[in-house]
Amino acid sequence: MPTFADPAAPDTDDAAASARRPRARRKEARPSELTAAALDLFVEKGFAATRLDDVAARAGVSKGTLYLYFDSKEALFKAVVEEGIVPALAAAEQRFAEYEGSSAELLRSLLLGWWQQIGNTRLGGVPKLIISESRNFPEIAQFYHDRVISRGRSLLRAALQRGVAAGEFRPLDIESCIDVIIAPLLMLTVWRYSLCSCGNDIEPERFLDTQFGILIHGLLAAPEGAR
Amino acid sequence: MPTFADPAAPDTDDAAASARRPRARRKEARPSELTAAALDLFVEKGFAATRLDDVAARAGVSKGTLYLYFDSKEALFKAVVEEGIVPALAAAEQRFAEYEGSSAELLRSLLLGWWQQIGNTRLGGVPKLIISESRNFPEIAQFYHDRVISRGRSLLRAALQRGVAAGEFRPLDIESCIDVIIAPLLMLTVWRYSLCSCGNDIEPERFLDTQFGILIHGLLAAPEGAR
Amino acid sequence: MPTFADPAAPDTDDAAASARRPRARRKEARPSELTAAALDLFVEKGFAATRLDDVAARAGVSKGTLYLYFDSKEALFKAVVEEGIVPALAAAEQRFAEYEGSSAELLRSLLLGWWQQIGNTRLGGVPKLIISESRNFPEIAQFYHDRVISRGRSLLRAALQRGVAAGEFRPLDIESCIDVIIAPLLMLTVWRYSLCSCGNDIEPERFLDTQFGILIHGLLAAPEGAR
Amino acid sequence: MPTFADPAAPDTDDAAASARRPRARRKEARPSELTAAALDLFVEKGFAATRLDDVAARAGVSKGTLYLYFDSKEALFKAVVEEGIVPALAAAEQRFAEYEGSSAELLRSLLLGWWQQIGNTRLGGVPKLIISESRNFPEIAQFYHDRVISRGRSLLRAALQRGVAAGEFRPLDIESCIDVIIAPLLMLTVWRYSLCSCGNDIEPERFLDTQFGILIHGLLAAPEGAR
DNA sequence: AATGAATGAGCCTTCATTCAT
DNA sequence: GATGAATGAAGGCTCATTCAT
Repeated sequence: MPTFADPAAPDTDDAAASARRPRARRKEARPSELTAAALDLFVEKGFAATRLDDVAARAGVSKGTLYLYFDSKEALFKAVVEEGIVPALAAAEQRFAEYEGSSAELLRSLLLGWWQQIGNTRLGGVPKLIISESRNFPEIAQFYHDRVISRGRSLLRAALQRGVAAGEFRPLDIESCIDVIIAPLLMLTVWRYSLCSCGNDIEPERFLDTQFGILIHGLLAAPEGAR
Repeated sequence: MPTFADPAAPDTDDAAASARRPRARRKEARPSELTAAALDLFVEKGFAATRLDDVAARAGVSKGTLYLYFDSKEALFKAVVEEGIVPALAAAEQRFAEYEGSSAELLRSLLLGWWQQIGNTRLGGVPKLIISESRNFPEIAQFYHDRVISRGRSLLRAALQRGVAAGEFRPLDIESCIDVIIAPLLMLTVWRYSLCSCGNDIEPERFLDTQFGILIHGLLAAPEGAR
Repeated sequence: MPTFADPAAPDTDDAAASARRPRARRKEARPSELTAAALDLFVEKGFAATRLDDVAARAGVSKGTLYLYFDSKEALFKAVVEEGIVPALAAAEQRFAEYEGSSAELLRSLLLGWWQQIGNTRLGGVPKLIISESRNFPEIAQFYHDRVISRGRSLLRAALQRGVAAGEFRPLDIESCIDVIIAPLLMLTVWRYSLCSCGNDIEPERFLDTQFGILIHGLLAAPEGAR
Repeated sequence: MPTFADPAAPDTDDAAASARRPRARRKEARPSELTAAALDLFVEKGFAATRLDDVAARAGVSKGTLYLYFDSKEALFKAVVEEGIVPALAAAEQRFAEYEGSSAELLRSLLLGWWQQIGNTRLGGVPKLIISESRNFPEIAQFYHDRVISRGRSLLRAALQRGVAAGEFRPLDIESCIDVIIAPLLMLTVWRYSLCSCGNDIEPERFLDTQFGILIHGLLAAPEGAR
């Protein structure tokens, strides 16, 4: 629950603790201060164009300090991904487990929830980052695939199967449906972190609504089924 | 048909000519030889991680030769985008103008055509490239937006309006629909050029079929309209 | 007297300090070690033909270290000029302010002093350097003009006005006189740092003596005043 | 007589000839067209900063053509010096040989003549060029010393000896006097081709007049003759 | 633990020089 | 003779990484 909330929010409790024991707190908080700074810069500039000097400067430490916590730039990258995404995904899984209601509403909830909890957050830049850099860092790509994508797909798979089993959705090629559902979310983040500045801004909520409308129209076990 | 064909096809006629006048032919063919080599490497490694030595080596020339044709690495990048994508898009526009048939079929044709002519080609890496690098090259992002994205969206807009006007599609929020249609295509290329190697390969044709099925289900002017 | 002394003299105190805290001392001494090395090489080879590798090697550091202290080769060049010449000029101004005696002796003192304190030092190469490179570095030329030439001319102007006011010198076109006085000094350095190796060595002291004699008395065979 | 005149003047006769036999004339004129272009650029930008592409372009030929006439950039530099200066000096010697009148007037004539025939011409940039580059091209410096400087000094030596022998000048350290006379001329060209653009423009004629006045009369307030 | 000066490999870019046409 | 495409060595500059303090 706690870590999943808005990742951009200041760590209020720790901050209070640090006022009392500034040194001690620092020690523990350092790694995540560093990955937070690195996340911002990686997302903003990409991996290659991000200088460790800048990461250190943003975190308020010296460049050498980075190497006390991370063996290399790549290790820092990996930590950014690991720390940023996994907790958020875990929280999403929990929300799913507790959900009760129609599968259509479940899907909508998952989509909008993802947008509010991840996509519309600093973390939203991570998928774009992974996409951009996966070729050069296969290990990280593999990690992301295993730990994030697979679990995310499982979530959607379960939701779709739930709907089909209940007769709410028509029989579906579930794996492909997953792709179709993921695609717009992916597009939203990609858009946000690459081309959105060239005019033609997307309105995320409206986009997701339309997407959901079309999706449900297509998934539902319609009385007659066209075509 | 001619200019649109597979960009990867060897330049057969010129090759014959070059046997006779190697130096002269080179002169004309060089730029596209260089952009072809650059496309491969940019797509494979990203802009920053691509060394001009490697581009030159792949094109079979020395590094200095690159600078006879392109002022800088960035200029080369821009040329890759311009040369690779714009002609393909123009050809797609022509195909649309000549199309006769149902709007549903038109949409399917455009989607599959895009996959066969661009997405499933070496050019498929370009969108991913743009996405990855647009932050660092706003000028190129702008260029791509103006020359490719805007025109591509216009194409889809026309197709959707055609369907709505004919009563074939239900009334739609057309702009959002465009996004929804583009998203899976984008996802396909992004997937292909980033994470596909981590297992969980996508089968493009099957994916597009499902996508189209859901899409049409959702777009059609259903006799009663569910939900 | 102190700051003005021979710029080539080793930094004796700091050297002792460095034995104790080698790293710490370096930090402060580096910039002038680097400009000293750069001065030698710029004077010897000219700006363009001087490689930063060589500057670094002569200063006993790596090439990258140069960039910790100077943003570019040009910035290094500018620092060489600023650090080398300006302090020497300031000291000369002080000497003038404290001078008492005939204006003829004042002039001789300024001329010989310049030779001993600048011209006959490693700094003597700087004017030649400026001359050689001013076309390609207008900014540096401007800087040198404002900070060195203008102030030097003011010094001479004051000395000449002093002599004319006292009736010691005849009425003069003072600005042109300044040029005439400066010219031989300029020539000495230019000669020293360009053609002197081709035989026909100049003997600076003798040259300056003759120069001064002619300056004060003219060439003519005397009392009656020709023309 | 002809070659000595204004070197900047168009070669009128040859131009006429070339109208008739363009090809034949070209062949002979090429080398000097190339050195003329090179002179301009060397003087303007210095040796290192002058690109052979630009020299070729200014001469209206291709870069490869340069190598038909000159073995290397340095050879071109040498040819520029050789062709530009030697004829001008020879002409000056002739003027001296024919001179009749007072030695003071002779000196004035030589000084002003030099200014009008060389200093104030495109050739005026050559001394500055030699000064700037002599360190890197000792061979050229030697050449210039032997062919230009030595002969120029001989000219002045003869003029001064003439004046002393006639009792017109007081007994002089003639070699140093030569330096003193040359210095302002050198300064004029150096000034023109380096720092003049920073304000503080020199007026050459006025400068030379003052220089000559001081040279002949000295600075002192006259009749009684100090020292 | 933290610092930041120092390193050096690596890359983009330039340009004198060559050579097939 | 003339061309200009091609070359490749060289240099300025960057930045991840190290290590003495």
